[in-house]
Amino acid sequence: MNKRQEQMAETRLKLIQAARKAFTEKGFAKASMDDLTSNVGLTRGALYHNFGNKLGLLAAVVDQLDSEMATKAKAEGDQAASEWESLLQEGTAYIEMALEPEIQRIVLLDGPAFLGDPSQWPSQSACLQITIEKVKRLVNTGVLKDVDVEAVSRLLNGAALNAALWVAASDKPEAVLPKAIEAFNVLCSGLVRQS
Amino acid sequence: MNKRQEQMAETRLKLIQAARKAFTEKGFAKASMDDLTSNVGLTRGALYHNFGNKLGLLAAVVDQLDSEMATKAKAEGDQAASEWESLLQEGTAYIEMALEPEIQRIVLLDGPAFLGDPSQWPSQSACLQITIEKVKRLVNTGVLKDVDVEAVSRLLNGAALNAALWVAASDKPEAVLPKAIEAFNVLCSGLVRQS
DNA sequence: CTAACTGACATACACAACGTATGTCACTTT
DNA sequence: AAAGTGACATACGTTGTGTATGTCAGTTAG
Repeated sequence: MNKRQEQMAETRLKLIQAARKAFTEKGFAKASMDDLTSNVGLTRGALYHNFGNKLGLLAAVVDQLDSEMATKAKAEGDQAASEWESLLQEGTAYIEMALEPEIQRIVLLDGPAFLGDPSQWPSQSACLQITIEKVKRLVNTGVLKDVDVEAVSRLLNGAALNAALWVAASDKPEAVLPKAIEAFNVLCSGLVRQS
Repeated sequence: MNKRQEQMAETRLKLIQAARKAFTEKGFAKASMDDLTSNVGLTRGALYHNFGNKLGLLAAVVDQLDSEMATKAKAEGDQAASEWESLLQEGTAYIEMALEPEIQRIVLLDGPAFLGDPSQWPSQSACLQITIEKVKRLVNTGVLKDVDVEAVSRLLNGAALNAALWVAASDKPEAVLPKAIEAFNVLCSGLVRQS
């Protein structure tokens, strides 16, 4: 690794960190690139050189957050006793993660609005991929009905997302969260074969 | 009705119409107020006088679209044979409506991003209210399990929304749409009592 | 080892868009 | 009919993005 290359890698990290903070606090639209960059001792020159434009920076941030979510969801799911409970566990993890302001503001609200459908993102929405894999295995092993894998996965992800938005906006999130998780589990029960 | 009042009502309608078009085509962030207003022979003066600011106009547009959606969903639901089928029908209608670029861009993407959680909107998200009423009745009559009404309603709406985003972004929407609807129905089946 | 070069980033500038302060004229009110 | 109100236009200041140009550290060639 060159001296210049590692310098650049550090610059990218600093910018992404600053962007996560700024986008979370002000939202993508109102976050100023001048402020954001000067907070880490840089200027917009560095930003445009590394990410092309403001949207490029958002894409990089979303990519990082998305992969963080995917690994965490997978980790939580792997702790479950059965494959079926693993699916429920992943959904629960997704709902809980979506409570974090960073995830909610950047990945769930600004991401789709400014970058378009998540499945078109460069990261391909790692979260969705995880769910798809899980559902596919459950269908193949006969646990779930013979439904369209991608369709079901997307609906589940969408349901979890909306649940999280609800919980986060509510007066007392800790009281509402269990209701959301239970409702999610009930919906999932519709998927099991010969229920 | 005064001459001035009806003139103003017409102005508001013209601006909302122009905004629906501009927001759909360019997205809220990139839509120019100057262009938008001059397209209907006005200036930003009229806009700021009637709606306060750019977000105010978005709120008015969202409100209009949301109530249009709610009445349509209700109408479709009322044609179903049973209350249970009515719920499925409403969900289907919601998915299908969300395929329209206007709904998708303004209500589903830009709305939440710039105005926040839909349940906090002045319109209170009429669509969600419709679903809540329907679910409540089904729970009371014992058709559905004894789940939290609001939680389930929100998850269903969220699932339908995500389904629509998927269908709209796909290569051949007409092939994907039935899959989405079927998956939605399967999920709903998890709600019925003693399934 | 040094001179030329590349590229990461800063600086300076052009342009677009929002919001506000002020102006104007039709319409209402008394 | 004169005074007043308010719907909308016009003009201006500010902010923010994107781009073109500049600069210097670090790499590479002779």
